[in-house]
Amino acid sequence: MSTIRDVARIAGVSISTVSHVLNSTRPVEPDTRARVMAAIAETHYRQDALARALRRSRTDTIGLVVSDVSEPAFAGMIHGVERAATELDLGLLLASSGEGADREERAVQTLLNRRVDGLILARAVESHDELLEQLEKEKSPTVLLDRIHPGVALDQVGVDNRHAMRALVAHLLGQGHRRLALVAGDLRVATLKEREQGVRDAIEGWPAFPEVSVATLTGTDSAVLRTQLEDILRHDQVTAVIASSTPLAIIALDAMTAVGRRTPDDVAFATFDGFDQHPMFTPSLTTIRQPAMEIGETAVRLLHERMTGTESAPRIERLDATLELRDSTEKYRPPA
Amino acid sequence: MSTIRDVARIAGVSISTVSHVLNSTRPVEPDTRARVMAAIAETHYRQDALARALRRSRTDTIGLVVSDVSEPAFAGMIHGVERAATELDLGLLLASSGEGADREERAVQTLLNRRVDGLILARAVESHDELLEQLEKEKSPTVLLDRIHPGVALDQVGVDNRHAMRALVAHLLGQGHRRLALVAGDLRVATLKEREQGVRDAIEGWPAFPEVSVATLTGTDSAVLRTQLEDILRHDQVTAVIASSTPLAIIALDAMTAVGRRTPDDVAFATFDGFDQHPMFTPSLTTIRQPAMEIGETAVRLLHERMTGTESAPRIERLDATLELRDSTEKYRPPA
DNA sequence: CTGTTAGCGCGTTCAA
DNA sequence: TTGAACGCGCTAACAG
Repeated sequence: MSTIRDVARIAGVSISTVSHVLNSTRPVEPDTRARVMAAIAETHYRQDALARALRRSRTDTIGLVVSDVSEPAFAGMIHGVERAATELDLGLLLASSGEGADREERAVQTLLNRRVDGLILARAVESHDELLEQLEKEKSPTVLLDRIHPGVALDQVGVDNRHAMRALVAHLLGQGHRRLALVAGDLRVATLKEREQGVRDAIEGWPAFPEVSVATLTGTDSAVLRTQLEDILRHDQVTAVIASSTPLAIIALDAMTAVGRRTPDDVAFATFDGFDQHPMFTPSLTTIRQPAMEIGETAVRLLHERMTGTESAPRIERLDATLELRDSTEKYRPPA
Repeated sequence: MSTIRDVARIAGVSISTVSHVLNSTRPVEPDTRARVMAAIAETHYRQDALARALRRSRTDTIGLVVSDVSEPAFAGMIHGVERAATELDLGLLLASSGEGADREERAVQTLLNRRVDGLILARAVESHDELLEQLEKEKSPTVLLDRIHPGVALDQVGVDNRHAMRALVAHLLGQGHRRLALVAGDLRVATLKEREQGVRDAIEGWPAFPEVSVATLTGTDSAVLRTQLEDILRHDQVTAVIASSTPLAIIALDAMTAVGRRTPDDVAFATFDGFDQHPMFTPSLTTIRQPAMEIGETAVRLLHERMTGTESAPRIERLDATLELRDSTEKYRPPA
């Protein structure tokens, strides 16, 4: 690779002049500018982003750490982040934590070593608080993604899980459902906790509260969750099943299949953050859809403002998740 | 941030000594080593990957360019790449082309400017050949992902599309299907072309060739594809529909719904590279599944060998895609 | 309008 | 076993 010196030599100018035409950082005579451009073309010169970053102490690169790259929700957010970053001429370093606190920490350290200008982080379950404290202390621009932690003094982006889930359950109650099952998953995950809270909100806000019941299935082990749901479906008079995430929806549908309860013929079913490809399902599934790409884009916007702008109080941005009613809840009414 | 000089000063040694304990690149007295370690801890020193990379002219970072980050197949491959890269202590710079030749080129140039040690590239449709030629000429280690182009002198990884599709169609023919519809999509995409070829292989390899027919729907516009399939379903006696990819499967199922032909009751259906979440579908869908993560991991392995190893001829690695038979083809037999 | 020069933070000769 | 000094390629003063 040719360097800036080669270009300077061939163009018969100093390296600083070359630098300045490259960055349009000071006026330069059209004539010499042309000679420089010619030399650049001739040598196939390309700026070395490394040296440039070292000198400017800015890498024009941001880091993104998620727990699972291929989970559809995260894939969408990654897409949004990539899009927005490219738009701003920022590179994107991607890492994943696999929900492990130590891997998460290593990932973050690696990105910081590479001197990213900012960091977007979807925290892992049981992520160490020390990590966030370090980030705050170092004043390294950081945005927390998806999983929101109110106490933290960092910018955060997510959806209004609680509100959306509340709307879904209110709708089901309005349809006459009184006994629900909620596959809630690991409540240490902030989003799942909020969704469970939304279910409780709806029930407590319902006038006929005493007669309503919800069996909430929590935990990490999918086999256990599935077995629990099967038992409930067999022995309780559950008329509607709700899953708090895509993976949990799969568990729930497996359990329903296992005990021979089909939706919507035997039971209503809804899921938070299901699959984009709803036309593929028979029946179509009622879903709370989150704007995954937009979440990612918003994260970059907040991060960029934090990177360039002046100091300001941390902000929490909640995007709307939308309730999409389809056959799996609309084609079944609970017995009166 | 503290630098290596701070550490050296505090430990009372020279910076070269600090460097050597950091990289274990030459023996150092246990005593001084301890002092250095202490100083490192005290200052919270972290190596600056930028300066290090500039000096060593190695970034320990690879670049990945895909056409669409959130498409499930690519999401899986990205996951695999991330995993394998982390395993090798390599950073991962992610970019996407959105199937555009110019965006792809910009993405690659950006990554090269950042001096990635290697590049993994899933080419966009109509990707310029000049780009590959440049990569070959610069001897920048490169692996082509997913979309394989036989003429190119670069390492490549993908699945055996043709063979898998051939197996699927052979199976359908064996079941008595004689009139098929193939939603083949954009045949400029190498993978889609190979899948279409696989269908032809099966038909030509079938003894009763003359009586078999397949309506192949090609093109980019999903509305057009859908309309075409609807027409065929209405007027031809098609007994089986095959989609060449996940997005195409959605189009196909939409069309089937629109004309009121359901699978498996009225018609058989199969798709290449469908959805991981097959338990969710009623009926379950026959699918050719590709090992997306493994493809990504293999790409990193090839790339790493190319980065470290000696010169060698470019290799093309084909992983097996597996045919998973389910209700959508097994619960329907064509009329004799 | 242009050139000279001093680092950015590190790894690595070479000499002691 | 250790240290001094150079340079990776570039930007940003400062000088002219």
